[in-house]
Amino acid sequence: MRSRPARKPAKTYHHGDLRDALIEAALQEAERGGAEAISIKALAKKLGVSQPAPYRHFADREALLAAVTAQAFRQLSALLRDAMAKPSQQSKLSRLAQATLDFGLRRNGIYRLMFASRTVSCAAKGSELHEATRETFALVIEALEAPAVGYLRERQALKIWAALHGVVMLAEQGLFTGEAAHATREELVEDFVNETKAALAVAIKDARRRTKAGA
Amino acid sequence: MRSRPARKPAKTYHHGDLRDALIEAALQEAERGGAEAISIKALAKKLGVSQPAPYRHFADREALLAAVTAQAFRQLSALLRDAMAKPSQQSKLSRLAQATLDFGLRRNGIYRLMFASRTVSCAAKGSELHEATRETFALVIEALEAPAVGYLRERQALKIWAALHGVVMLAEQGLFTGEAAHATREELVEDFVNETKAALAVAIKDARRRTKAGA
DNA sequence: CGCGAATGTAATAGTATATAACTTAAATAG
DNA sequence: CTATTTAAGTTATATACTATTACATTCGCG
Repeated sequence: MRSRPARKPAKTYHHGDLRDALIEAALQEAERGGAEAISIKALAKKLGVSQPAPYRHFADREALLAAVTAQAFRQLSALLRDAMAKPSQQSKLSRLAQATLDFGLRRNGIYRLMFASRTVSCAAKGSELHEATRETFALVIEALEAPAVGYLRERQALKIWAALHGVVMLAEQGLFTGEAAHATREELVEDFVNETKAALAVAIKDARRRTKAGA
Repeated sequence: MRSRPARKPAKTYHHGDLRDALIEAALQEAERGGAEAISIKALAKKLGVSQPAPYRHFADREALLAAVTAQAFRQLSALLRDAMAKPSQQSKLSRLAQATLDFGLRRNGIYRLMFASRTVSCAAKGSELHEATRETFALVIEALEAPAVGYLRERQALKIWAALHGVVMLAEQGLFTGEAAHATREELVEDFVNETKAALAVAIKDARRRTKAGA
């Protein structure tokens, strides 16, 4: 994280913070148009540097996409943390779920960058991107507000996470406009939330009983 | 649908069936690499025609992608129909679900072409692609083996369809390798299938009761 | 101050989409 | 069965993007 002067100093040879500026600008482009809308050339022009300049900071387009995607995951994490933190009558899980849906629809270009490209699956294990995705998923687990009992909690987290993405995907495809329009996206998400809570309660009670019997 | 002679007639000026050949070849390319792997130029070369030749059949790349995606949906529909038709101890819904998962992972490039691009959401209402997607979704409804009661059936179809896509997406992202690996994708899908069946049974019974009470 | 590393530029090669103007072959009307 | 139209293909070309190479400038540190 280099620091860029708040006011651009007229015209310097060095940009000052090209790397971060590229990521930020790329996020803006991705907002509408997804990954395809990100063009190194266009970004360079927008930021007032020559076309090859970005290659000083990113080996190739893929590397830039990875950095942008990681940043997007951190933004989503921050959003979800906020949603979970704010006082509400809703459960944490419900707030996380609705916030995810909201993010997926409002910032769909970025959402697709995050979940619909192969960038994430290509991320190496210790990479910035990999860590960012793990952190987001950790928030899902946290939202369950359940104790760790074997892998039950992770399993339920996976299920609700999967379901959420499916809803966003289908909503974006326009499957909610037609004979299916009578179910709103928010309702469906709430259904999944409630099923998750129920399944979790049962599973944990069950596991506890088994533990006691074994002991 | 033009008919192409089974054996290519040596070397003709006209290809004979370039349109269909392009779609087929594009599907092969998409198999690994998704939509990005589809290059008009490369396809033309592969099929032995000049680069601009494809533009006689498709206005632009987007139009080709739409046609390819529609074809992919028809292939998926055929696959799901087969899965549902073959005798098995599993329920139709379970077979459809597992077949979808299998398709999504095995042919992930094509799957991403279908569900992770904006091609579908840009498809006009009466278009070939729009119809192809509707047909596939109709199979999901059929797999529920439930009577039409209001929009309950469509709602459950949406839910299981969304959940399935979520599982494919997360599996492809590598979220099943880690602390979450203890839940297999197939197990999760089966969970969703069972929840759908249960919810459907309850909802329909409930609706029937209400109808009787009202009559 | 001076020197090396970091960062930017100019020039250029390679590949992709797309269009325009022209050519060939097939279909159809007279 | 030719004449003309049209579908389908060609060459040439404009434009845009990725990426590399060789060179220029500035920053920071000893």
